[in-house]
Amino acid sequence: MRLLLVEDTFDMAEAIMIRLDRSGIACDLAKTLEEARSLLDVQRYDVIVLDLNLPDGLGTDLLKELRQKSDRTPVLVLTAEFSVDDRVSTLNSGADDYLVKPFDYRELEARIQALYRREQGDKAEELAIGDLTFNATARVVRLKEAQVNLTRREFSLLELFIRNRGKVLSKERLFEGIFSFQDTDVSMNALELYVARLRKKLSGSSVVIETQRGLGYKLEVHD
Amino acid sequence: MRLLLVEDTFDMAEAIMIRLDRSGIACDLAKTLEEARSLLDVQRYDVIVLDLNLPDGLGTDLLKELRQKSDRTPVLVLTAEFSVDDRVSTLNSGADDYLVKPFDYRELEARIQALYRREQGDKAEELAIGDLTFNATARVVRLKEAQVNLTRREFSLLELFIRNRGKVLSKERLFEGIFSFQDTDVSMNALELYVARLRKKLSGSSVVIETQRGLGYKLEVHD
DNA sequence: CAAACCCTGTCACCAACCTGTCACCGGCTG
DNA sequence: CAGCCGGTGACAGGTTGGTGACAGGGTTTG
Repeated sequence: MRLLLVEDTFDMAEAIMIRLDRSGIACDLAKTLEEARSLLDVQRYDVIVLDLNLPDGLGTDLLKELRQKSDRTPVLVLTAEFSVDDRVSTLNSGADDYLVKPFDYRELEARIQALYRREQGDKAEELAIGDLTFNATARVVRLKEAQVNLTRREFSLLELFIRNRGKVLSKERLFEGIFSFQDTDVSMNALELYVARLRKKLSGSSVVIETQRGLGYKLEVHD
Repeated sequence: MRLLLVEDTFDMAEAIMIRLDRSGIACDLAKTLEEARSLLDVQRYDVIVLDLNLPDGLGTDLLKELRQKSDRTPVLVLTAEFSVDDRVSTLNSGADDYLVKPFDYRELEARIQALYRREQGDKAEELAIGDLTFNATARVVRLKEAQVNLTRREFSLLELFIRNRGKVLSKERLFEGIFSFQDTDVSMNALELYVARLRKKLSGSSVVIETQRGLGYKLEVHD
């Protein structure tokens, strides 16, 4: 795990870093918002631990910038004191969790791990194929950022192709994949039609459904 | 929240269910261990409230079975009398909390809520989603400062959506979340109606419930 | 205790959109 | 070049979801 710690108090930062290092968490330190920004420009982090009070501004400002850029990196906010209002505004800025100083380092680590796990769990569901992003849980397909709206059948079909990318899939196999066995009266032409519709919706993508005459179809990634 | 109550005394069970229902907790009732087992086979619960003395055995037996299967659902044990030995053996069986009859229903509810909160790992009890603030404990929802008045069912529904934001939730899943299984005669249209009502109350928010035809609904945050 | 109010869930009807057939076309293959 | 396989536009149901109106039941208030 790669972590960015934004904290200006040296003792605090050192104590945290030693502890995290011991747990095998690679930890970069930024003492100001400025430093944090330059690090974030060149490096992706799995988790950010952000102190609220920094010499050159508020942690929440950085947080808002990130979310503005739709960077969803999990952020844990550290703060000295915390009124109910602070709490609300911090969470509103897009923080995922917060911890009030002084805190127990074990708790900090536990929460960092929790955020990391959540993040990884979400990501596992995202498949990237060429310039396509496929998320089975959210049932979302994106083509270069833009969302592609697929119907149920189209989605099932694409899912089949993606899970077997590179393999030739027979029409029968595909048919069984998207129609239930009750649909005995549906013609094979329906499948061809769905392939056509999918192709149209995915046109402009590096992902292409190739026809294998007499055999079936195959999903290929071109460049 | 979805709760399983295992209790054979009818009066007691009814009193508890009415109370919990009023707080928006979808509550299933099992009068025997047998019934409880079949319900647990088909349904996940957030909390289980378990009477110790049941016609077909001891509540602790069920509890041990669960823990054996490494099911960590929080369990609150209800019992008529309680020696120190009982207490120890109950907790050893894997109970998370217990309550001695007669008890105050408010206390029961508070403890159930506490177990639920702990389970959800929700130390930050205020959830911020887009321009919405959601407080499960206080049962308050705010849209850009202004309070949104939601009914019991509307609140349960929103809670489900928020705890699974981004994921597609099937109508069945949502239905089970807001109705108890005794409500077999309620039509699926009721759920659609609640979605419509929620949408109306949340109109103008960045949080939107999207329809996934044939699949269910999904909560999305737009900008 | 009645009146007013609100929450619930049903019904009916409408709108949107998904679906699969048909028909016809075009290109491969032998 | 004939035959076949696959591609695709148009269209007609059919399914699914949305929503206004309403009735029943419960709760609050005067």
